[in-house]
This record gives sequence, structure tokens and C-alpha cells, in this order.
Amino acid sequence: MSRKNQGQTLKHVLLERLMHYYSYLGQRGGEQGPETISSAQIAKFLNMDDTLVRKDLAAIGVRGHPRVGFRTQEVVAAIREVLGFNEAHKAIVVGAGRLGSALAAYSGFAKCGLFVVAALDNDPLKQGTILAGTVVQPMENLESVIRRHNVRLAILSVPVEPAQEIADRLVRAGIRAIWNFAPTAIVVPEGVIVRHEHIAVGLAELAYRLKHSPADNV
Amino acid sequence: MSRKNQGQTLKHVLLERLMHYYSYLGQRGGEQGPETISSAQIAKFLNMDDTLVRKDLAAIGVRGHPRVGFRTQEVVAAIREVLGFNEAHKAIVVGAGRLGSALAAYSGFAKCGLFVVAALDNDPLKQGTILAGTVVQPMENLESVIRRHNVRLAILSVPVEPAQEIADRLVRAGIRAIWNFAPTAIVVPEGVIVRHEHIAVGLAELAYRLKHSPADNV
DNA sequence: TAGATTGTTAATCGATTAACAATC
DNA sequence: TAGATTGTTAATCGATTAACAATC
Repeated sequence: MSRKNQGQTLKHVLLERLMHYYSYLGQRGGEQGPETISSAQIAKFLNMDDTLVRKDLAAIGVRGHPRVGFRTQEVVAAIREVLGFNEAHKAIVVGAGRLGSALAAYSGFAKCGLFVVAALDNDPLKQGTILAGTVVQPMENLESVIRRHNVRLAILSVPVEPAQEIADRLVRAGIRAIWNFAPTAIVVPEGVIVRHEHIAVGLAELAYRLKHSPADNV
Repeated sequence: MSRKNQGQTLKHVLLERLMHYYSYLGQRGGEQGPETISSAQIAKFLNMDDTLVRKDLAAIGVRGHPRVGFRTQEVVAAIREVLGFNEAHKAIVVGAGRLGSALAAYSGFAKCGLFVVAALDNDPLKQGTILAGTVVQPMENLESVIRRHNVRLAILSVPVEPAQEIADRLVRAGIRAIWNFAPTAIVVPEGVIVRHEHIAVGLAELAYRLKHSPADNV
């Protein structure tokens, strides 16, 4: 029952901004916070233009109120609806190394409707340990876990070498989307969603700014 | 000794694309890989327009060769130079939880000139353990470690609650840039660089696409 | 040479911002 | 009411793409 955003596909950058609004509003108090917020307040916090905030919110069907601003709850609800946070997504974490276990245990995902139902690892030492409320399972169980929990999303946090092979296995097992934290590109058939999370990308900006910052004249 | 990019500040999106070129070329073989590459090859892999690749490379002063393409080594060298990967950056990891230790141990940073020289945590159980080749230190040592190693960059991976306070301490101790993995905004004085790495942002795109993917008609 | 590929100008496209009327 | 804030059109700006001449 989407509001008014049928048809057009929302742009990547818009989705990101919506997520920033969402997390700002959450941080600001959510249910208990102020009941309304103006586009200017949001814009100021996120260092952007208030017109753009209004445009974005209009794009997902939220209407503001002159002199009052936007009702926080309406904004939050609309973003959740548009981003699909209302249908609880079950996910498995494949590869329970340091990063994988950090992701499995990350509590912020629940606010976005993401629930890690299982973690798997091929290291016998990790198997059987408790992570995110469940027991770490051997890789052999991959297919059965996916089937049993009807999982559509996999968080891939294995080393580079086995990444592609495991991705293939995930796809064969019916996984519909892969959130890839392995620092390598993986190839999947058309129709399967992949998002490559490239942590070092952030370093490009940091290193560049560090190099060019005024106080840098050694 | 930058090539020809004096004056203008490179845009965020350009920096990101440079990083993507860099990691593609690295993945493709670096030193041992093919000696040249065409803008069309890069563009195809990254799903973009080849003109944009040429524009980007021209912007950082790399010249291609008609009929031949770009010399891989020249491109790599120019990106390293522009992004500041040639001056080795020392970093500390503050908060050696799962995410922090994953970051401290991540081997991909070295290719970008980033070296983690120490990790700190206030958990006595973690103190003294080995991480990234060094001993995890108590938080009391923060200032002395920064001074001793002349560290300018801090990777912040502590819980939300103490994040701001620790950030303040980092700034007072002379840290010039903070790479913030705590899921909360932190405030720093002008002149200090902060990059907030917001992992859940990626989820916005994934959840949205999962919701709107064609095969989703349950 | 012919042809592949670059480099660059001009055209297009889309996103952001400015301006301001509408609203409560 | 007066004034704060939205909603929306028009203007601007910048980024991407198309076209094509230059080059080896």
C-alpha cells in the first residue's frame, strides 16, 4: 500500500538521503521526541538545503503543515514504508569472522526491519558458539538454513578467495539479495541484487582531505 | 608535487570513483597485470560511461595514448598521489570490539597507505591481547600513544554512548581526522575532519530493491 | 594506411537552489 | 492578524553523455 510513489524508481541518492533523515529522526527521539520538525531543522543538521528536504518528503508522499513543519511520526512511517522496513527481512550472515560477527550482532539493523536469523562459518572453532542469539552453524547447513527460515538476504563476510563460490551457492539456494562485505566484486545472475560495501572507499575522502587540509603544512 | 590539480578541490563523487578505479586496477593485477587499459574497459566493469572515465583521469593529470589506452601504472600512481596514499598514514583504532578489531586487522588498508599502529579498549579482558600486530592498550594510554606515534587519524569504533566524549579526547590529543564507525553523529571543532561511516545506509538501497524487485510478487 | 582510442567541445540531462505564492 | 513554514514553479548549476576531430 505505497503512498503515491508508484511507477517511478527512486534514485539511489534519494534513498540514501531518506536513510539519513530516518536515522536523524531516530536519534532525535523517535516516539518520545518532539512531535514535529521543520525541513530547515533537518537540513541544518545534515548540512543541506531545506528545499531539497521538502522535495524529498513530497516525493514519498509526506505532506507538511505550514507554520508547523512535518509530523515526525508521519515522516518516519513514510520512510519505513518506502524503504521496505516494514516487511521484516530475515538475513543470514555467511562468514562469522570479526566483521561478520560484528554485523550479526549489530543492533541497529532491527530498526530497519532486518533480523539476522543465523550465522555460518566453516571454522569448527566458531561453530557452536553463540552469536546474535543463535548458534553459529557449519557451512554445510547453508541450503537447509535458507530453506527453513525462508531467507532472501545474505550478508557475505568471507575472505576474498571463496567469495564468488559461496555467492554462487547462495544464489542456487534461492537467495535474492547479497550484501557483499568481501573486498572483491562478485558476479551474480540477472535478477539477483548485489550491493558491494566497499569500506576503503571512505578512506579516499579522508586521506585526500587530510592531505589537503590547511594545517597540513608540515 | 601534485600533477596538475592545484587549486580546485576535488569533488566527493570524483574521489569515490577514483577509489573504484584504483581497486579495480589492483584487483586486475597491479604490477603483474596488463600494462595498459582502455577507458572503455574500466567503464564496462564499473558500469559507467567511458567518457567519464577519461574526464576523471584527465582531471588528475593522467594522459592516455590513442590506440593504446592508459598505462596501468601511471593511472595507479596518479590516483595514489592525488588521494594521498603515498604519505603513510598512521592510525589508531579506538574501541577493539568486533568491528574495531575487524578494522584493525583489515589488510586492505595498507594498499591505501593506512597503517594501524595501535588499538585501545577499556575492557581489561581485551587489553594485552594481540591485534594487528600490536598489543591492545587501555584507554588511559590514548594521549601518550597518539603523541608517541604522531598519529593524525583515529578510527572510532566504540559504542554510541561514549563516542562524543572520546571524540573530544581525541581532538584534544591532537587527532586531525576521525573515521567514525559509531552509529551516531559526533561534533568536532572546525578544522578537524570527520567522516561518519553509516553502515545501515546500504540497507536502504537493498531493502528498497528487494521490495520492488519483479520476482517479489508473493 | 586504416582503425582504435583518446581528448575535448557542445548538447543534454538531471539535480539543486532561488523565489515566492499559498497556507494555517 | 502577522508571520512562519510549506509547496511548487522557474532559474541555475553541474554532471553526464554525445559527437567528433586529433592522434599514433
